[in-house]
Amino acid sequence: MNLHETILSGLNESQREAVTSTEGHMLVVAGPGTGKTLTIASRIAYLVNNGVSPGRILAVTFTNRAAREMRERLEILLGCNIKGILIVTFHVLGLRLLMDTGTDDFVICTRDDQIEILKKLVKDSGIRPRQAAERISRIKSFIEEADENIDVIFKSYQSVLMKNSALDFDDLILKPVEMLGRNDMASMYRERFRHIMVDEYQDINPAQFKLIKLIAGDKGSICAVGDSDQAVYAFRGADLRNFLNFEEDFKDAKRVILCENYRSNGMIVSASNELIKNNRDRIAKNIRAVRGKGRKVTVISSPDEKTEGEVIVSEIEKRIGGTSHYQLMHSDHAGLDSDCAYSFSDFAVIFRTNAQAKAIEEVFISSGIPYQIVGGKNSIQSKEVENTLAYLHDIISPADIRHNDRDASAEAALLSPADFFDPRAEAVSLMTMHMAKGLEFRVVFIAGVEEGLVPYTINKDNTDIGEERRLFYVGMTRAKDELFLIHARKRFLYGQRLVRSPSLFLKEIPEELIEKRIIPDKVKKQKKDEQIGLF
DNA sequence: GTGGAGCACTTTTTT
DNA sequence: AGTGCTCCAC
Repeated sequence: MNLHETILSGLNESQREAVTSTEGHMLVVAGPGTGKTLTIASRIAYLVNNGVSPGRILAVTFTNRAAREMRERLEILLGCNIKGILIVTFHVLGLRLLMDTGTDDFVICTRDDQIEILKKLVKDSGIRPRQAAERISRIKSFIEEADENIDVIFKSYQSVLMKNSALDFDDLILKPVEMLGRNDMASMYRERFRHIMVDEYQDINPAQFKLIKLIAGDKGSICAVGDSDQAVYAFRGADLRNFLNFEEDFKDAKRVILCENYRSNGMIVSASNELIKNNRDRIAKNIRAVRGKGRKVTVISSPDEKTEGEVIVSEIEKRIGGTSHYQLMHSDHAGLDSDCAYSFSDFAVIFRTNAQAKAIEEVFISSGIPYQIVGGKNSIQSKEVENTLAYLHDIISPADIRHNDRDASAEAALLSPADFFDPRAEAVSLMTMHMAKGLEFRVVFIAGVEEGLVPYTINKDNTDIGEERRLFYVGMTRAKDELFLIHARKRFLYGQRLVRSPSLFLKEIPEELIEKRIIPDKVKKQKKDEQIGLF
């Protein structure tokens, strides 16, 4: 089998079409679990195999993790022969563009640095540093224009950056856009990249859209890959319309829809399909499960958030063959997938807000089950990650870094807590729905599937229900074998004990795909004794 | 510069 | 509830 055949042999028909249509623009609509990374990697390998110079290929992702995964996949296909192909995040791309053109005398201002600067500048404006940072980010990403309130802060913020020759994250996109807007510069890059692949295209903001357009010029062909049903970053300026309007923005674009889901069992695929059907603003597609039907989705009604955690722990212990006291209470092992032994890394607990992690974390600690929290600010573990990040970020700032090290060190500033997540670590993963995007687990528990949390409406005047539904959809579609949707009837949140009703999203999942389980309220100690006394 | 009272806030956050 | 801020007294 030659390389050409090797590249195409493992692909289904639509994946193959996405890989081999290399002329002109293309929109690849890739549903969850449909082999998106494999398809992009294969497309790059196919291009190289057909004589395209590696230096003419650019693949842009949002996370370092996605870029790394793509590089790993490509290495499998092309061997170590992938040098010269640029597979980077948007921000690293911006950084490289700036350095390539001689702008290399700057430091990167991280989110924390930004807040520190702004703390001093917002003093009597009534705007909080975080809000100011957000607004400045929106202005730099062309999402909104500065009004009088923010303009003063914006200007002084810019002069602080200037004084320190610092660029913030948004500048890494904005500066290249400005630079490429100047004709002399643009032509060089329009000539350079002829094949541009953009991952998670539904999540790009207006500035990133402009950057891509400028780099492509009129000679480069763009392959946009993404899923309108997984757009969950509107609050950060991501504009789903870029995805929906792709074929208008880039004329004669081809469209390929990947809808064969290799990840999840049939029940999970059907349940998530039925949920997301209720959204408008999407490219409708019929995701089909390649795998068998599997078990129904389990919906559990739990008395409170503590029991919610205990249910999760006991389900994990059933599958792991645990040794704690929970084991004694549950003798029901029937119907579990015993063919293949589970490890802790097969499980994930997903929730809407970081505030929910605490209750679950406490149950995990007392049960002794190893866990890792991905992202989040307040856990013990993420403190360590933060320290490591701070350390990495710190090495960048002494000015005596040798020139060759500069690239690598400036890129270290672009690492995020999510890049430290190790999916193979022997631990159950706890994270928000946002952090779960792009990951998969054999068994997924979604905690707090309640009105108020899913969709999130607490302390918020206008909720984008469509976006919240997509977020829940992202959560559901992380599951390969089993999915548990858990809601608590009472929950302690923000210092209040609240009565909660199940999420309305649960009603959008047909009954026949669901197995319901209700855990009754705990019987009061005294009452229990009375009952025992009867025998 | 620090410690405590008082107050406001509490969604998500790829870089 | 818990954090993180400001402000003021020392």
